[in-house]
Amino acid sequence: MLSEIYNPGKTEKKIQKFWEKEKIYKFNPHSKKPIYSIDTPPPTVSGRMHLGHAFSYAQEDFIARYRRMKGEEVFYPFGTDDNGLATERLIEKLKKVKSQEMKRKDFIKLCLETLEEIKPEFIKDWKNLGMSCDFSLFYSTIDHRCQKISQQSFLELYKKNRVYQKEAPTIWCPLCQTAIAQAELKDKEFKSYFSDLIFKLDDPNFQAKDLIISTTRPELLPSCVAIFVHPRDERYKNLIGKEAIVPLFGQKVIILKDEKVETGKGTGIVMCCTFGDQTDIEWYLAHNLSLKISITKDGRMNEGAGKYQGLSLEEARKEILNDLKKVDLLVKQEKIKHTVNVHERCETPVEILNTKQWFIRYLDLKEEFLKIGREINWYPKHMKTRYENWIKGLRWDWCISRQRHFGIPFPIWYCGDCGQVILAREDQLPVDPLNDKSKEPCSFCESRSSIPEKDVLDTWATSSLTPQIAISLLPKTKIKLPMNLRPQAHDIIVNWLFYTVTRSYFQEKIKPWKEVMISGFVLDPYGEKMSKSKGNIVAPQDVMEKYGADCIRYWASGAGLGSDLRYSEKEIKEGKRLLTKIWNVAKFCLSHLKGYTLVDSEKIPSDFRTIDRWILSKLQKTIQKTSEAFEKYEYYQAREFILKFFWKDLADNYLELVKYRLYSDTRNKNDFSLEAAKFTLYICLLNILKFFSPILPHITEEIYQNFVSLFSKKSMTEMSKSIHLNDWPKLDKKFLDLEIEILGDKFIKILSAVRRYKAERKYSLKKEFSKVVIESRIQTLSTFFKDLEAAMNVNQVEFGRGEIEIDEEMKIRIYE
RNA sequence: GGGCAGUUGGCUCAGUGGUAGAGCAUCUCGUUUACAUCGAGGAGGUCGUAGGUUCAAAUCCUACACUGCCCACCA
Repeated sequence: MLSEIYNPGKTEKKIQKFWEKEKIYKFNPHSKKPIYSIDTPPPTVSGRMHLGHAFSYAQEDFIARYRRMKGEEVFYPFGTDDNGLATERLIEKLKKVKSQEMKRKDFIKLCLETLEEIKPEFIKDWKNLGMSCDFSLFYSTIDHRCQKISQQSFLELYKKNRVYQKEAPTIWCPLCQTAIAQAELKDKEFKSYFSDLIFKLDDPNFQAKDLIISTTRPELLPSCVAIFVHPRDERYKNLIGKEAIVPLFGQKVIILKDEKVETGKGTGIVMCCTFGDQTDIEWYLAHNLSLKISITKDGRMNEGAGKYQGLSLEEARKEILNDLKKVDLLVKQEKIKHTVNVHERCETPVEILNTKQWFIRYLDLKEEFLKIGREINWYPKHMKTRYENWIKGLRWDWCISRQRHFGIPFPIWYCGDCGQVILAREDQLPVDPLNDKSKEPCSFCESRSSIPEKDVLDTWATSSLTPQIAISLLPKTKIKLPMNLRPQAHDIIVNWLFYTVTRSYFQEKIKPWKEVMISGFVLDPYGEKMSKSKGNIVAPQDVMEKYGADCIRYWASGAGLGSDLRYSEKEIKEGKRLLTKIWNVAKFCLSHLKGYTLVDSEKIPSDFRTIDRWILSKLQKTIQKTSEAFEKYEYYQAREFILKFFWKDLADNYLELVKYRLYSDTRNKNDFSLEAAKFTLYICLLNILKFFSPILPHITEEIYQNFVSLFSKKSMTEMSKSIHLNDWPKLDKKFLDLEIEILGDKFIKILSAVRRYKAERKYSLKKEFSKVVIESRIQTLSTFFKDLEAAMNVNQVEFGRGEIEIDEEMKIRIYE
């Protein structure tokens, strides 16, 4: 029997143990059921699960659980992302080491060992949340399997001529000292000065006229290689082709015309430096300008900057402005705020440097990627637009080399004699060229001497292969691309989602998944982003400790698909209230179902009262609407339908109306249709448990186990050992009856009217009335008279003349 | 500057052509053998603004305003 009060803390742990022991969520590769495969996002192992995780993982779990009950074999592996800066820092902190001072191989080994230690604790949060993944299907993005798959894919792309190495302008983070990709950029606002500088013309005839150029980056003056004006700008037309002298540094630069110049910006004259921004690169390439780099890889001025060499960029900026002032070449300074591209991880403004990097060539495939985007079903639909906008705005090939120490190594060497690239052999993967020797001589000059590539792969180059990695977890490739579902949040559409599409395209020219489900973000109660600096972070562990996982899941089900959700303890408490309600309803039902002999599911009691048929029809409607909502990933809608049925129709109305029958003396059970009442209760409770089970997996399991134990094994053929292995409620047309439903709703109106009458007069609901008269042409309402008498303590209900209007066709009159 | 989303009762949000909804908060009443972690009932909105389409608009169209997000610009 169920305890008096539900205790989530104790029960949830017990239930989770039960699931684990019974392997409820184990994927069965031999199943005959259709497979539903999920490309689960691997969380980064950098700390613990945060609220945003709890939010979006709960949402994908609703779907996984619904699909499982719908009769699909759910392939739902779990991985962790431990390849990258976040993990590197974590391990350094935990083990008090410096990765740079270690051999890469040893550091990776230390990572793998440390991760082995801390992983169970990390994953526990996901288990505590009630995730129904098959945790035995597990990967880590730095493990041998992933290294091998990642390197294999690189070799494949190399052979397909899709990767290339090139010395080119690259986005560079001077703090992390590595190249990064366009997708790793972020905006940040800085205070700065917009300074007007004087460039003298190198022409005796124009001696008097100075050029005034506005810039925010005077420290790039040594890199200035040209000056641009708009071809139709009348003010400067005569300057085109002349040369100007860069202040302080003295180099002569030519004045050119280009359509990209905005005449209204600054003075309409712009200097081109290698490189300040994207436009500089374009001009550099289009006008075949020379290259003058004056910045080092660690963000200082180099020898090209003359006396400023060694200064940081900021120091140099200050110094140069000072010196310009001294020689009267600084005309004006305006304080401004402007946004600058920074590295998303460290928020350092990025620079553009000419470096040698590996790229995946894909700018020529924009159309193909857009096409794949159109082949995928997006939930919600408008998220596709973000994907498309990103692709349309892409300007760089994917730079996949990182000058970092920790990561998956490139599986290549360079020939010591001729410099030719030597590829690793498939059978030696995963390989670390820093430790392993090439098994092949140089294919060009047959030299045996080789120099290892030191760079590592961008972490996205591995995590973009999660579908392939997930599939590889099964011994035989039973699952093929496209997988069914990629669930993820909208912030990583431009990297994780997009990159995964590109890899799947390169490999098989198909979409990686049939559908994607995009979740929103978690905000604090005031709609602000949660962040450590604001101190408004809520730890899901604390919430689970206090209220239980079902409550946090309830909260997570409260956001429409794709929309952000504010955290609010009120909603968590609402979840707690729901749990209590479910518990009490179950207690009530079970106490009356004790000793009930389950009839053959085909044999229905013959003594139904109209109210039974009414609630059973409502149930069918709810099955229909709820299933439709879940099919569209609209778990929030589904929850609303379930709540309405459970709380309003069932608990508030039906249970109140059926009580008198259940409590009746068994001697007159024929009068009270006891069989039908119990049958209805049985059906409703079982379906309520099924309805709530995707969202509230723990409490529904606990009640289900008690429910099942009421019945003898023999009558239980249709029931599984867990609520989560049950079939999702199926529409039973024989219980669907629109007329009965309308009739029942009419009756509920009468019931409410009697309740209102009592409330208005401040009577107790129990107060006895001698008679209620109903004026209506609907004769069949009489089938509810007995229910109304019992529920409202009325001695007699009959048809007659009414006085209180209920609707166009009904009036009632009450005799106290 | 471009794109996307949103603007509905005090608060948080459902509702995509047919008489405005829920939860919370508020007010009144009520311990009835599932539940006071409750139940019953009430009050509260001209659905951002302005036009238009329609017999009918919160819902469709156009423009605008405001908020949020993404992207671009960042000389």
